[in-house]
Amino acid sequence: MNKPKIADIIAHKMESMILEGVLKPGEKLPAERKLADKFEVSRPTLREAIKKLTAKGLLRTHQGGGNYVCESLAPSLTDPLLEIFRERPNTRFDVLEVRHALEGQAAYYAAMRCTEVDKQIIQERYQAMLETHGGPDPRAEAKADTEFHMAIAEAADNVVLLHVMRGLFTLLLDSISFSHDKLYTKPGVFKKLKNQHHALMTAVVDGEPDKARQAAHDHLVYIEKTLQEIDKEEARKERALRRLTPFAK
Amino acid sequence: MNKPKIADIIAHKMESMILEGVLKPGEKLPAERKLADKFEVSRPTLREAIKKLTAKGLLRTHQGGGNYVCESLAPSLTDPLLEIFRERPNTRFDVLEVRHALEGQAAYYAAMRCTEVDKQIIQERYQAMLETHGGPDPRAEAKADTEFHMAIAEAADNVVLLHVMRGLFTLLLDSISFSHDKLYTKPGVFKKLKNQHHALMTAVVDGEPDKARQAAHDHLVYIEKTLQEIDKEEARKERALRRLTPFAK
DNA sequence: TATCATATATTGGTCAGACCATTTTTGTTA
DNA sequence: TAACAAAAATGGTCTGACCAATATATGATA
Repeated sequence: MNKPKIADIIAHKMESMILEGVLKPGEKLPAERKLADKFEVSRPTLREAIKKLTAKGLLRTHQGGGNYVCESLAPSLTDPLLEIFRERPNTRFDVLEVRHALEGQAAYYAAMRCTEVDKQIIQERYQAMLETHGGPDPRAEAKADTEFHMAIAEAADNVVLLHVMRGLFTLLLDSISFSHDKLYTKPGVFKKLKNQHHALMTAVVDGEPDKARQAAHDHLVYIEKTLQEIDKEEARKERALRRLTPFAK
Repeated sequence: MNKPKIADIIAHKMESMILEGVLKPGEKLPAERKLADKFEVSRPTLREAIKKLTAKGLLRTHQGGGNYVCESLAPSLTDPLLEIFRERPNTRFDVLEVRHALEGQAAYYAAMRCTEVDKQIIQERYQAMLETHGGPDPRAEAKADTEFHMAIAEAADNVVLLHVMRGLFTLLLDSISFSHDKLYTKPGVFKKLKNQHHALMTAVVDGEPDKARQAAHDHLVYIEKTLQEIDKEEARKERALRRLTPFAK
């Protein structure tokens, strides 16, 4: 009577994987046959679990192409922000301000709660960030940066924080602007960012919550100032261009 | 690519039968084997359709007993992620933790940025909270509480923060639980909350950012502790009830 | 060597049939 | 008539096969 159905158990496991950030928005799942093997159930049972999750809006299926975690898990939160972002680019600074609150807290709790595996993941993501630097695609660098910060959020062990932060980073990535690009290419900036990321990582790995929170704040202050400088430089360049070609349209 | 899946077509047909009253709340469906024959599909496909409708809250299943239309048809699903949070009561404390970050910040910036109109709105909402207290519906009280905090978030003048906080409060209101109800009815709690809300409002209105942030934190720490106490009391009551009627099922 | 077309492999979708677990119904006995 | 046991019905799961759509690999051509 109260015996849980296997399909529901599997669905719950997969849901937990999404909730805890093991499966990320947009991520492709292994093939059904493989997943069924992995969970040690039959494929029709696995399919029933998947059907449940697609009905709940967590997964989408693609015949011949695979099953995916949906990109947007909290559209009521993120869709309006996307719209606001398009209309008002300065909302970027509002996001940064909120990041101060969220990432300060994430770093603090990560320093208190992270496991050895979390530490390893954080270090790997830091390394990936270094290796991505200078590549042809600033988006890849932004993505590596995001994944580093998300590793810290994962270590904080708070699923609500994790998903709110994931939503904000997705927002930033989707709308990455010209001046934001410059964060990664402006001389001297990378070295500074690298040091700040390293300080943040060290504080988390060494289990120093207050230091970690401060490191996160310092990092964001620097980003905010740098973006403002970049904006000013761009504005100056545009003004200079207008002096050069006053009648161009 | 756009070819509709048979299971989805069947689910849609059955859903229509429910919506149009052909199938009534509480009604038992024909057996799966009969339904599959009737719709001229295989039983696993029919089962996938049923799984979809159970995930959407329209059907419930009873091994050996049959499938039934649900008595109270659930409202249509909102965000998938928010739905998971609702199903997992322990995420309440994750939400509270994130509120520490966000509301501390909101209070801080509200104290720095609020206009005379903002101040007036905050005071009106505080007053509304007092007037709602003790009414028949704890949800109305929760709503007034929410609107007070949202007034502070509005005064912080950061649209991203406002939106994220609105999302979290919406989640709390939608999933208001029994023990959360007790926040407003447990002896002594309201007076404490009232004082804390007043301290928060005063710090904001007087333009004291650090004080405002601290007031927000104190308030949330108190809520968290009180909810934990309420949970423990409820657990004790349940245990006592089980001692009283040990063989009841 | 790069591009395009075709073949093959992979992956989700559906089916048939069998068996298991739980509940309901039916039949038998006291 | 009530209680119990057996049979039937019904949902749950599995195996294996085949179909439809997509992705990838291979071969041909410019």
